[in-house]
Amino acid sequence: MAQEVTLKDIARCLSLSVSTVARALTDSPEISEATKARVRATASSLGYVAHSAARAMRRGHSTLVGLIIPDIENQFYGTLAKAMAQCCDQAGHQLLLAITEDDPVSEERQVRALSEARVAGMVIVPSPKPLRNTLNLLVRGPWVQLIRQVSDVEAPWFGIDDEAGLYLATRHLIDQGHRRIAYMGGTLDLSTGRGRLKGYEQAFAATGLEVPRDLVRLGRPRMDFAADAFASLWQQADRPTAVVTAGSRLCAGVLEAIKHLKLAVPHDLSVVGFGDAPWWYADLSTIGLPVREIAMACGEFLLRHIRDHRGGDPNAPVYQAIHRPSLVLRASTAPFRA
Amino acid sequence: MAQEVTLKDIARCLSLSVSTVARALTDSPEISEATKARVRATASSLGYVAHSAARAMRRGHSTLVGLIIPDIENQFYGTLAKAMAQCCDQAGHQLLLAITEDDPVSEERQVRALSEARVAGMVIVPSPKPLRNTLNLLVRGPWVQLIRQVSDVEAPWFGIDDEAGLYLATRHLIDQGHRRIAYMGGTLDLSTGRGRLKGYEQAFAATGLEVPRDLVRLGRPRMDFAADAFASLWQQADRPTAVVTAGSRLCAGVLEAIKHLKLAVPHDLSVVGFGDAPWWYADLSTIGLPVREIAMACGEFLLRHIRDHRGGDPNAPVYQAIHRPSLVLRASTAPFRA
DNA sequence: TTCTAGGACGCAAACGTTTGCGGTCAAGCG
DNA sequence: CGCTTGACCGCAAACGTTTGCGTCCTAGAA
Repeated sequence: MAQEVTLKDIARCLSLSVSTVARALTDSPEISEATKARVRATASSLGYVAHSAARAMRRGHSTLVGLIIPDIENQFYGTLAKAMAQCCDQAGHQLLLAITEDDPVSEERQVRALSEARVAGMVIVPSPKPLRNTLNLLVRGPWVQLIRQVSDVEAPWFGIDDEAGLYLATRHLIDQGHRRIAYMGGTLDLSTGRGRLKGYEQAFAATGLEVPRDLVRLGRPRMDFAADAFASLWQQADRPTAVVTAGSRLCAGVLEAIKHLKLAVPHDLSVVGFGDAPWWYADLSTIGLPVREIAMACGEFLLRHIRDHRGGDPNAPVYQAIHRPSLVLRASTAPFRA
Repeated sequence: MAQEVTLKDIARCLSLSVSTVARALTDSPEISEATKARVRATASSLGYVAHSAARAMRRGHSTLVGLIIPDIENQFYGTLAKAMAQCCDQAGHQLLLAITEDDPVSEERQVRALSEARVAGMVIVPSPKPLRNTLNLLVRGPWVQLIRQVSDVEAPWFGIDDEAGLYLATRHLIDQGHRRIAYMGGTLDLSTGRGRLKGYEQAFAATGLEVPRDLVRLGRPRMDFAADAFASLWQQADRPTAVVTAGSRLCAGVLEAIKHLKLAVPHDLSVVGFGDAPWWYADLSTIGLPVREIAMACGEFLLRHIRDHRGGDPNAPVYQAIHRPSLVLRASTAPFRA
């Protein structure tokens, strides 16, 4: 903790001016190579470490980038964060991580903190109902919505074609002869919840079938909800012969219930999981999500946006990138047997 | 992006001085309540957002905290990060996340970046061989080592009793009658690797048995290594009857190989896993780690340290907190049958 | 009335950089 | 020799806050 070394110290040490030292360290062309070398040498020998806050203040923009997500224990968001971190590192930015737990109040607090840090841009997976002020803070700088989309707001969005994903899964089961297909999904306050349910419904519509409304369960995307919901579903007289899940936690919950009920998959029940969590062990067929790709695309977009038009051109068309999920077939689905 | 609102703007708007406005917003006692109210009102109506970089520069310390970990996709580190994020949020700090991928060069770059940001403190899960300069940068401020420990360096450490963990697991298998117990572990360049192997060895020593050296496999902690290593182990004439794993990725690799070889657990082989990844589905007995507790303790320690003695009292005893793992028995171990 | 106390606020410096502008000096040209 | 030119470098302002100190004014005490 030996008092901070600043440009002034280097300057004094070499009988140079602060500005010369500054220019030397930023490799400005109007400084001779000889001087640059001397400056660099004493800088490192004195243990100089640049003060990015001071630089940011003077330059008017920082090199920080904010990432706001509901959770980081979740493998899904872990992958997102990793991709973002790599993007940032590669471009000389730093990642400021904020966890909201899907709480709008916490979300507002986090976004405010990032705003105060004058991040160069933000990537956010918005909570169900962001506060008005949260949006006001977001629009102060470049920002991108990831995965989820808040309605009535114009901002770039990088997401997944949720509808297509669940259409694929449901349609596959229908084609295998299943009719009693349960749906375990999130509530409709999230754009993802709405899209996924629609995909499930579309699969029935496209084949001229009725949606089995009594098999649809919507709730908070947590394991315990899904486990309970599935268990109660299994109590019904007219049981499902298959189940599609619309979230990784929900999928985990369903598997938990299945294990508890000692059901054999796919003998007693066909299951389609969601996402690429380590389901490989369970040989689960899932809706595969290009998580890493989407996050990379998102990160690169934001960083390019930050670099290029720092001015920002309003009323340019709002960018939307929608990535397609895929159906990864393993061993948890089988044709319907009466 | 309507030009930044600063204290000056608020001051001009109210015909006050900048310092009064500043004091009003920081709730200084020498400002009348009436003025404070007026200031707060116009501040929010103008959309004022404090500039934490400027504040940090003036105050001499920022509110940022750095977290440096090898990976964030890994559930283990995800849990760590979440706990740290919660600690920070609660204490009014922001989390700057850096991923090293266990590459010392990247690590140095990240630590440098955090130093330049003048973080108030850092928590780091060090790579196997940190560069000299990395350590020089770390000691500039309060820092804590998490999980892993770099040798020959005096700094607080929050970790797990790795030796006890593997002792527990191995001893359990020995007590069940197993003798041919394989060990799948990480290389010895990590303190964790060394400790865990020692625990395995101690279990044999404590029972007067020889360590089955031909069943010990050390390598990079990756799934593919463990899968290959276990497969080759199974080729041996004198096969193991049980296996303990010393890392979650290694455990996953072993499970992968087991699945591929179509072995029945615990009928053909007893297995003890590592950590609390979603092994619940495989009913795996594991060495349970108090990950969240340890991270919370670490975060709270660092933040308290930052708050309290910002001066820093050298030659105080170096704090070490060592948390005990536990043996979580599920259904993957069985007594030895000849 | 005068003096003091203290409440409420303004002035200006400082934090560490960056950068526009100006200055010095030597070389090259006419 | 005088001039221009370009290479190299210094001065000082500015970024937005915080804070020690000084100032003003009003109320209460002597």
